[in-house]
Amino acid sequence: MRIKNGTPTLHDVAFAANVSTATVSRCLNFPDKVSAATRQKVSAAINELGYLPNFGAKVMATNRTNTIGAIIPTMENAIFARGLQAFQEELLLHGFTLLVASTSYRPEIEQEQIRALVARGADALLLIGHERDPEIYRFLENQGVAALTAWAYNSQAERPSVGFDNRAAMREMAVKVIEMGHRKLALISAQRATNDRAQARHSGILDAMAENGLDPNDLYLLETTYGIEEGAQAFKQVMAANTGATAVFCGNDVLAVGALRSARELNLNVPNDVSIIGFDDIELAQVAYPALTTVHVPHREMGVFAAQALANLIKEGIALKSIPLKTKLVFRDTLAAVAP
Amino acid sequence: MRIKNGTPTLHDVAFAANVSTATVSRCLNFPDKVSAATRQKVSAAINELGYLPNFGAKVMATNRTNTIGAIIPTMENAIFARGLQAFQEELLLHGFTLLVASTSYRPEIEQEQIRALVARGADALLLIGHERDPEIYRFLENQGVAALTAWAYNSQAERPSVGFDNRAAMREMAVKVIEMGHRKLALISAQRATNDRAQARHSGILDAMAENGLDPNDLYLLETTYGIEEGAQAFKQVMAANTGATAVFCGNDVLAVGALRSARELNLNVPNDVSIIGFDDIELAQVAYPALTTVHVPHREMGVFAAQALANLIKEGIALKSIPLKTKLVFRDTLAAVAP
DNA sequence: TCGTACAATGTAAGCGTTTACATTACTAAA
DNA sequence: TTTAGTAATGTAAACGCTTACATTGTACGA
Repeated sequence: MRIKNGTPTLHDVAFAANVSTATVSRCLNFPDKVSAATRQKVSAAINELGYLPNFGAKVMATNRTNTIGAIIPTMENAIFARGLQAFQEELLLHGFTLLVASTSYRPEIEQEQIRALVARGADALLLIGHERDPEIYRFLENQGVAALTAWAYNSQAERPSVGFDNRAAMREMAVKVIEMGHRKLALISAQRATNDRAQARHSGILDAMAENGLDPNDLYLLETTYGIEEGAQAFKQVMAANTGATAVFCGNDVLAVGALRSARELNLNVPNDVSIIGFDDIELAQVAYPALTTVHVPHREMGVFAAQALANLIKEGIALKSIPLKTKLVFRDTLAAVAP
Repeated sequence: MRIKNGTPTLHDVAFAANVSTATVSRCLNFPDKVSAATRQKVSAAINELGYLPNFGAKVMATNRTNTIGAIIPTMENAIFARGLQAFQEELLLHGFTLLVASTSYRPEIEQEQIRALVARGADALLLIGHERDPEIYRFLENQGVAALTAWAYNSQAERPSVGFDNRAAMREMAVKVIEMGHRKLALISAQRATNDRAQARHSGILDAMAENGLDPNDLYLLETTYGIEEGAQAFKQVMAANTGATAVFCGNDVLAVGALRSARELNLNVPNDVSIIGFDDIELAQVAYPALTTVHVPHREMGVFAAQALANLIKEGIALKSIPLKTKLVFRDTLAAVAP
């Protein structure tokens, strides 16, 4: 037809189909605004030329990238990987692509990543947990980028979130544990300073203790970073501290699995000598031996709901609102009543 | 200074700093091409206005998004999550952002996703495994989008890849197993039709058998989809088939962990009654009880190398080349010599 | 002092879409 | 027929950056 050098543009298609660029654009974006005959001519031209709309030009003209960013601590943690997977699948259904960044649980890096994803044109953001510098929220507002918080729900929080009440969930589990006769409790927690979920889970245990006549100050608390090895170390410390704890809560299943390993190494029988309780209910929990008693969290649901909320916001302008999700205690083999 | 309606543009910054737009642009992109004095004026203006470059305009002008896409089967599988995490971290170091899509192991969806990410402006792509419709490679070439294959290395493959030789790795493990006296082998494999890694691992066992005087036809082969439950089911079928297998290979650790569970349910002692062998060495493998003998794969390294290769390609124009990585057998507690 | 070379800055032309608005082509009622 | 109303299409102006090229400023050797 015509000698071309680079990739074909809308113009080339218009020329080939003998219509205007506006018509081609309409064919692509509002097919029903165009007669069947031209639609057919145009798509023939598109196929022939192998035309693909130029992304940058489209973004510039519409001020939309159809991309949503997610910033999570790490994909290596199954609870985020799973939720993110569901998030991505649902996003796809709504025509959005997913941009991913991770923070390794470091707030400064999160800030940086928020700015990076906004600079990369994310139409909206998914963030984990509520706690962050108010300044960054102001930034997001200025840039007109909406953010939805997940993995945490908190009725007092002023920002929309889809997630569950970490505090209530842990409280519920702790109540059960106390009912089973445990009086000396320990908690191996993730770092609370930069992690509101960890804080909330801690508070949940404290709540349960206070409500059941135990002194919250008696909780033996140990903080550690994320990892099986870290959980194992922490458990040894707990035992070495000789607090007489009969139930050791862990901030998440990964720590719990580490604890379980240490218990085996110390020749402690779980659950007869000590009970170990996890949180999250990832695969590890059922594979561990003995299988872990833990709190099941609807990770996939969270991802799906978050994606829907964000898609609705961007496409239909429906304002975000908080969606509280339910957790469920799952009793497996690492929790037993304390011997009388 | 001046009444503004929308977000500030380069123009506004230029006006505020009393320089031309070109100078502002240079300040941002080539700071050393600009005098210290103006650099200072300009950045003051930028801060004052809260200017952030418009993504679309930048993309249009440079024809670059500084975004790299990765298309993996699923993030729920730890081997991809881990590699992807490393990939993302390394990408960040080079100034790129990660776009993620998943396929659920479905080739049609992969095609779709490749097109979607290219349409979304990915500068390059990371793909899993070699096997795919040649047409899609032609498409990528036409669009000028490079693709690097990971999680598989194959000296015969004509396309660049960073990964390990699945076949050789599995062969090595199988040789050990046979040396330990096992004569009747079984394999619980992932679907081979759409998964060249699964094919290669299967072939590896066959190689080992042939080399050691076993008839490859005697391998009892069972295919199943991905999942703990699926592995458990498959193991029961293998046992029900009464083939007398003393060693059951599994295409990956997740299947192996399922098999382990079934063995326990069937009251079979692992490894005394049957040996079970995994592949990947994800966390599950060390947490399982007994701890799983498996093939360690350098997932993180793969991610890092892949990111470097792609970044070098895009920024420096250094052509991609294949990087073979090493695997390592890790012997834990599910493999034993066959009783004489 | 002048001239030259190079550093610093400015001018303005793209980049490839979308879309408001204008125009033309139909359809159907009068 | 005519005409009003609507459907289909066309025209052309943004959108906000980068960058080739042109211009101006500056330092330094002769």
